[in-house]
Amino acid sequence: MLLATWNINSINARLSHIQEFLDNYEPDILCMQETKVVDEKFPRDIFIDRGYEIEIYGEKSYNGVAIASKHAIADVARGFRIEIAKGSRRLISATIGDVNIVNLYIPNGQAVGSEKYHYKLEWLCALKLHIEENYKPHDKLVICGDFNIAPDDLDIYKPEEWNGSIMASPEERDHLESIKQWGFVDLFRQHHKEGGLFTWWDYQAGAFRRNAGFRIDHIWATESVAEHCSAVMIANELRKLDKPSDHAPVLAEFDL
DNA sequence: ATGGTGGATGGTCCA
Repeated sequence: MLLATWNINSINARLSHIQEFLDNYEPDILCMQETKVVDEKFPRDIFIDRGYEIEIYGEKSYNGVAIASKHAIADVARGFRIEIAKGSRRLISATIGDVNIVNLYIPNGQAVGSEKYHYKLEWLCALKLHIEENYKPHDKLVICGDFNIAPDDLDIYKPEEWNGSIMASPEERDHLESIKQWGFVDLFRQHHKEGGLFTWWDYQAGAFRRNAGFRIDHIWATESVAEHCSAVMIANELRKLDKPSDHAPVLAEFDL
């Protein structure tokens, strides 16, 4: 089973890239973030035409998440069970086969100390509660998406410059680590020990060309799923296309 | 160098 996560930065701006990705990789499951469209206007056809089911949770202009799957999607839930303030559409969960999937778009947080940063920390607390209340560490569970956090200095370009700034600040890293401690394995890190491997590069200042990136898109799994993960990769070539998303897809292969 | 890029939008906001 091949699972992918990709912040596409607007589904309508990325239709051709998504089709190219689906045709080249044929993932069983694709979790998308930043779809940026209301559900009634979501372009379902590119998925339906390729044999995917598609479940969506979107809003106008901002945020929005979706799960496409070649296998039946069950138990779809949108948002937190108890929605926190300013309930933007950043979480959709479902069961596919016997695996629970949670697709996340964690808030960016703008700058350390800002109002949006505090919202990011609140959101991470709500996410931890949501996981504790709905799952057990021995469940087959995958959480994936744009976490907007680089867990370690290995995950950022020029750590001496970026350590402590947004996406790499101690407080948000601690919040994410406490979620990991509940019972997750970072599947990419399980298979790749080296730094300099990123999933997001700023559009500005030739960041991709200089590999000035962050590893902020993740696929985490509980042990019972992680032990079946045989490979994880970042599909960098999608970032090289004309008018790309600023994120590259991350893929995990499972012998499930 | 106080910018630079990109998406949605139709003013700015967000990343």
